[in-house]
Amino acid sequence: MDDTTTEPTAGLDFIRTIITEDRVSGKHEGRVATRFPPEPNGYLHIGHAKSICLNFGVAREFGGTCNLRFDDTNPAREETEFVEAIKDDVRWLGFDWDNLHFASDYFEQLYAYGVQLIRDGCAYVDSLTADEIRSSRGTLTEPGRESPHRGRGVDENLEMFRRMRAGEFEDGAHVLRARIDMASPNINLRDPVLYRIRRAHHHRTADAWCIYPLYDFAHPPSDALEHITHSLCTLEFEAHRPLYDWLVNNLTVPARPRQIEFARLNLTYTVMSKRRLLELVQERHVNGWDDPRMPTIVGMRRRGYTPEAVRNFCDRIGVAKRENMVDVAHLEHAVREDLNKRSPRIMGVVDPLRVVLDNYPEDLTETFEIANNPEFPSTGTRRVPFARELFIEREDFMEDPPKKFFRLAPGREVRLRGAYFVTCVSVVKDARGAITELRCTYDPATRGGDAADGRKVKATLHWVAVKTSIEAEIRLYDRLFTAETPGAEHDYREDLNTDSLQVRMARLEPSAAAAAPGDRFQFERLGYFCVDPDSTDRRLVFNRTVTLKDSWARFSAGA
RNA sequence: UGGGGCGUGGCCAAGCGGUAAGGCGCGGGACUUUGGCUCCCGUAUUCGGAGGUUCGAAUCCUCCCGCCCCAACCA
Repeated sequence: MDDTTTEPTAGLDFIRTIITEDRVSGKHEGRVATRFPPEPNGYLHIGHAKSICLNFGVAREFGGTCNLRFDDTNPAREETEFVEAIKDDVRWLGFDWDNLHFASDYFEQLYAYGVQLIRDGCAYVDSLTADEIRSSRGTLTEPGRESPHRGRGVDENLEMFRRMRAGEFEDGAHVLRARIDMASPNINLRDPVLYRIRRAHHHRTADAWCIYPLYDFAHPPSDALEHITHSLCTLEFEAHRPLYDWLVNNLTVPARPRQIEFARLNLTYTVMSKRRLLELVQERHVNGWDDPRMPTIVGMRRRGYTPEAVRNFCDRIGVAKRENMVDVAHLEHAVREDLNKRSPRIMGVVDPLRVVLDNYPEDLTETFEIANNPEFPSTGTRRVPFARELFIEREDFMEDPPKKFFRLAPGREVRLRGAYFVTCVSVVKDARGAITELRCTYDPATRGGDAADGRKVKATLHWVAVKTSIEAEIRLYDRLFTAETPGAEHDYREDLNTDSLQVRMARLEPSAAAAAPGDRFQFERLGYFCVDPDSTDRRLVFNRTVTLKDSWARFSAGA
């Protein structure tokens, strides 16, 4: 509080620091306007979420605005399907744009800007082929060569550009180029191409145009037209900034936005490029863009992640300029933290092992009242039936347990959550020696789960009564890749986790029957699960969003 | 290689000349009808390296090293 007045930028990331300083100095009249500019050629992923949280977050924090602008300057790969999906994703994350724009809305204006550059001697129509342009661009160490058409007169350029638009030339026959400096050490300034002829159906302008501006040319004036103050983008555009500024300076634009670059998000065990995500979908390594294993917003949504968790994650990883590789554990932590607070608990057994209570009446069924969330009594209770035959988790029993195993074992007593203490008296096996059933006794004096004599027990197990349990399909997801950096040493496909999805038929307490797609639960001791839209009236399908932290699993795996 | 950027603990990340925040992870403990949650404690004598300036440097200067981006009519 006090320190924000004395040190207004303390603790802020470098972008918020710049914005704070700009407001203090009165730049842009103190306004803050950002934009999130996706290309509608794929689904948004967690990396985009970082950008969305930054752009919309900054606008929100500084009382500014944030537009959603589709960068649709390449009709060959952009589709309406993606624009709708992107809008959904932004809204799902909890943001709303002040204005919705498309770069294609500016095509007429951009064309006029092209004309202006020609008139000012700042651009020319080149008739070299793409290959010729490439080979004359020079290399990192050698300057480029000027095109023989670089000296075309203004009138001829104007006429050629008009005819390009009119469709009088073949695709690729000519391009509009900025006249900057073929010897610039910054390759992006060696007369970059501004417009190309490309007869392709555009998702919004249809066939109205056969010439399309390139990103480098379209973006700066688009920002300016929207009076964007801070144009935030990722590091790879850093070398383009001189071109950005050159255009803002040479065009008659209504504002002077500033481009600021930050480091994109990289996540361990995750692949983030659109190309790879597309391949995962097309090659059927996953079941679509919304496969819960995908780092896409739709995938995470289906997996059961909450927008709050994703936002908290983005806030916590921060924004800086250094390359980073964020541990997925950060994301999982954010998810658990949020889900722990909001998820009602239920019991479900994913790998059932039958338990028979020898001393429990054959046809008695009791009902226990169990808290939906012990940490929040206000969330109420539910009724869970209990009977002589139960299922417990197979891994909660060991015939010959190691020292640190606290769960059920021959002769050992444990608590069945909310019900009774039970003691294992014998193990039933089949002909091959596999355990098929446990015979136990229960202590009627521990009804509800507490022993009147103060006796303690080292473990509490989840359970389900055989006859009242319902069956459900459970999809257990693991990370999609086994390598921290997929593709670091060979094709990323070789790092695919062949066991990233396990489908199980589980037994759930009957209260789960009322669950509807999207509902989230904590299956006690197992993890957070949400109901998948694949669910039908006959069978519920649950996705495991994330496991609970499990120090026993960590210990036993390391032992 | 020319240009542009970046190097603070295992992973993020503050720090902006006054003697290394915080989070994640990890280790230990308390509590516990989830081996969950929560709560404590611990986890960089040191900031890519070497010099220099200074009473004092992660912060300033010099040189060196490493990593990333740019040679699409992609964004």
